[in-house]
Parts: sequence; structure tokens; C-alpha cells
Amino acid sequence: MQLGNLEKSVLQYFWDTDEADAKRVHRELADDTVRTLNTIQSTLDRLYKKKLLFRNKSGHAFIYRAAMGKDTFLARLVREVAADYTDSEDTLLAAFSSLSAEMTETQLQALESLIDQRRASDKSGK
Amino acid sequence: MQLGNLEKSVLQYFWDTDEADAKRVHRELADDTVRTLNTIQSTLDRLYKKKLLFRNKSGHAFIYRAAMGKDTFLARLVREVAADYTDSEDTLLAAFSSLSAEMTETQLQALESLIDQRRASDKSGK
DNA sequence: CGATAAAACCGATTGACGGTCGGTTTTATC
DNA sequence: GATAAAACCGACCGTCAATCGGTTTTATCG
Repeated sequence: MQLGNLEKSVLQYFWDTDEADAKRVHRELADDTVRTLNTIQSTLDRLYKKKLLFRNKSGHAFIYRAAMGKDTFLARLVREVAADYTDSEDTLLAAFSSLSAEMTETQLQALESLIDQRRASDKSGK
Repeated sequence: MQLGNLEKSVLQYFWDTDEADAKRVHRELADDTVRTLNTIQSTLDRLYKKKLLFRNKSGHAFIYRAAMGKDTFLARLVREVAADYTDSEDTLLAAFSSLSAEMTETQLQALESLIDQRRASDKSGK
């Protein structure tokens, strides 16, 4: 899932903002001095077709919202990238292993507590 | 660093093969029935300009070799992808954290031994 | 040293795809 | 049913990988 710059900005926008229609995105997105509302609409539509945004109509306009959280999306991207370069089913581990080679001790520790948190939430919630 | 399909195949080839010239890559790469030697040469050149392959001349031809191992490259890609979506300096951790949410207990354990290995090699080697 | 063959290099073309909009059609609403 | 708002369509541009024909460079050998 390779995205263009505007697509990235818009997605980012929806990770900070629950929902918005094209007009609002156009108004609030940082550097929209140049862009037309139409451009924003196209981008919204492209992201919708890529299933990265949900939408439903309200009055005249579609209201959009992110289809998944940033974390989920990031994880998906990373898995995708890794899958492009590893045959094994364990692309996750492959990605981790290559990354861990560059981590500092502090980061390794942070990672360990991440793992622990993960286990804790498995036990309690759900 | 976005790569096309042929570029990926060629890179993959050089992770299995120490060095080769265009002719050999063309001959040995799986589905080269269609492609011209020229196409391979272009791709080699593109990868060279992207600094993903080294090369030096031997006789008429350039001999190419991978500029970095697969793991290093993968790590770089993952960091790049993550950096596109996180402001923080800690894109590595961000990527890890999103991925860890999807890992099984077995994988978590594998990850932990990875961390230990990493520490062990820090102590001894280097 | 100059012919020759091999390979590099150059440039053109095609196909995707994102960004950008103008213009037309659809549609909610009064 | 008129109207205004928004969706939708289609076109064009820029970028980039893939592809390859043709020209230039160059290593080598007689």
C-alpha cells in the first residue's frame, strides 16, 4: 500500500480528527492555499477506495473517518514491506530481527516492557 | 526506497549470489525468457545509482555485488516506512509496538531470545 | 595501432499512479 | 420542481519502473 504525500497527510489528519467532510479537510489541512477542494475530494475518494477511510452520507456530503488506527496501519505496512523480501511465513520476526540489530540497550529494554505489557493485556482484558 | 518488481528480483538474486555481470544475471534470473539483456543492464544501473549495488569493471563488463545484506536493507526499509508516519525520533519503537500487538505468544518468545542474542553478541564480539 | 566485438550508455516509449482541476451530473432540501 | 451543494467523470501533468533499439565507448587482440 504505497501512498502519495497528500494521501499521507489526509490519513494523518484523520488520526487526529474523528470525522470530517471534504470541505472541512480542505479548510483545516495545513497547506491548502494552493489545492482545490476538488483535489481533496479526489484524495478522499482514493483513500476510500483503498479502504483506508470509511464514509457515509450526511446531507449533501460524505463524512469520512479513518478505517483503522495508526498503529494498525503501521503494523500492516511493516508486514507488507517485510513480506516483499522474505519467503518465510515469519515476516514479522524477520522484520524484528533486522531492526533489533540497530537498537540501543535502552530501546531493547523498552521493547521488553512492551512485550510484558502485551502479555498483561492478554491475561486481563479479552 | 520504493523498488519495482524486477529491481526486487535482481536484488534478491544478489543476496544469493556473491557477484555477477549483467549477462550472468540475465541468464540465471528465473523468468528472463521475455526480457532483453538490455533491460537487465538498465535495472542493474538503476540499482547501482540507488547505491544498492556496488560494481567495478573487469574486462569489458561491470561486475556487480550487493551493497548491503538483506537484513540491513530490510531494517532500513522498515525504518523508512515508520518514519513516514511518526513524528517521534523513536520510529523503531513505534514500528515494534504496532507489530507486537499481532504476535502470538510463541513469536513473542522468539523475539525475546532475539533480544538476548543481541545482548550476547554485544558483550563478546565488537 | 587500428579493427573488432562486447558492453555501456542514451533516448524514446509504455504503463501505473498520484496530484490537480474544470466541467457535468446527481442529489438533498426548501 | 428550482437551486445550490457535492459527487463524479475525464483529462492532463509529473514521476518512475520496465523495456528495448540504436549509438558510442572501450578492452583486447592481431
